[in-house]
Amino acid sequence: MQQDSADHSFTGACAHRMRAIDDTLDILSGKWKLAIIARLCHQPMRYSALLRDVTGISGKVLSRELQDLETNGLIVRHVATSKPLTVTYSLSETGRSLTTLTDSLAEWGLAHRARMMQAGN
Amino acid sequence: MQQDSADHSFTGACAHRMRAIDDTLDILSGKWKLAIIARLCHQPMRYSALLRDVTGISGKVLSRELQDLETNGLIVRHVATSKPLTVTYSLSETGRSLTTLTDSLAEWGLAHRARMMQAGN
DNA sequence: CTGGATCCCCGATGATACTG
DNA sequence: CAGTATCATCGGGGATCCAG
Repeated sequence: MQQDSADHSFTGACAHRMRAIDDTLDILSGKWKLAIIARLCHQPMRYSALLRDVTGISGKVLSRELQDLETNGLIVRHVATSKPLTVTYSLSETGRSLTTLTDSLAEWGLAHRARMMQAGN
Repeated sequence: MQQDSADHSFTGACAHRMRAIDDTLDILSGKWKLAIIARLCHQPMRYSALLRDVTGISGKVLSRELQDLETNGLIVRHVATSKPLTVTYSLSETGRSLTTLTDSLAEWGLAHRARMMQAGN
């Protein structure tokens, strides 16, 4: 990794870090993935429960997002073939490892709101 | 906070937490915001540098994202009225407080890649 | 160099209806 | 209940050109 041309570009470990961040953002792309995961942090939830609690999401999009998350191994889909058909989603081990992230998210959201308050808005 | 109707919905502190997360996700919406912030964590950068380093972003979108971030007070725009006009972006205090988040992102990306490796893919 | 304005297109999203 | 299929719509995002 020579310094090649210009002022500041990311090289070596730093570029690696950026790639890692991009990877993560790619997997968690869209506005819903983390919102869904945050809900599942606390307890497994059914499709309809998610539809209720993830504010603003539509059924189709929820389906897609859940499929994406399952494909990436972040959540597990449990199907109970009872009469009215019950599907429950829960975090996989991998998904659970995102708790750090959702914690950061929640923490920052709170802090940010506090900042906005005292800023006079 | 009574338990109101059904099985599991989020109430009280938990709902608050969810709202905080949603707020954060809203401010950081889009695939680029966090990628940009991650770059600026290390040093202030110029428009052209960001255009080079944020892989895949186009000029127009970069402009928009930077404006959004500035509006939300996450970054600061420095204009040097030299002859060829130089604009530098850096994190504000608020923006710097997102470092925790980008750290989590990077960390998780690395860990996730490691998991994928050992999973056999 | 920065970045706004314009044109254009594809893919994401919502509503509705239908299946298992 | 848990989705899927279809259709119409909308806006994000790329390319290019131009202005400060």
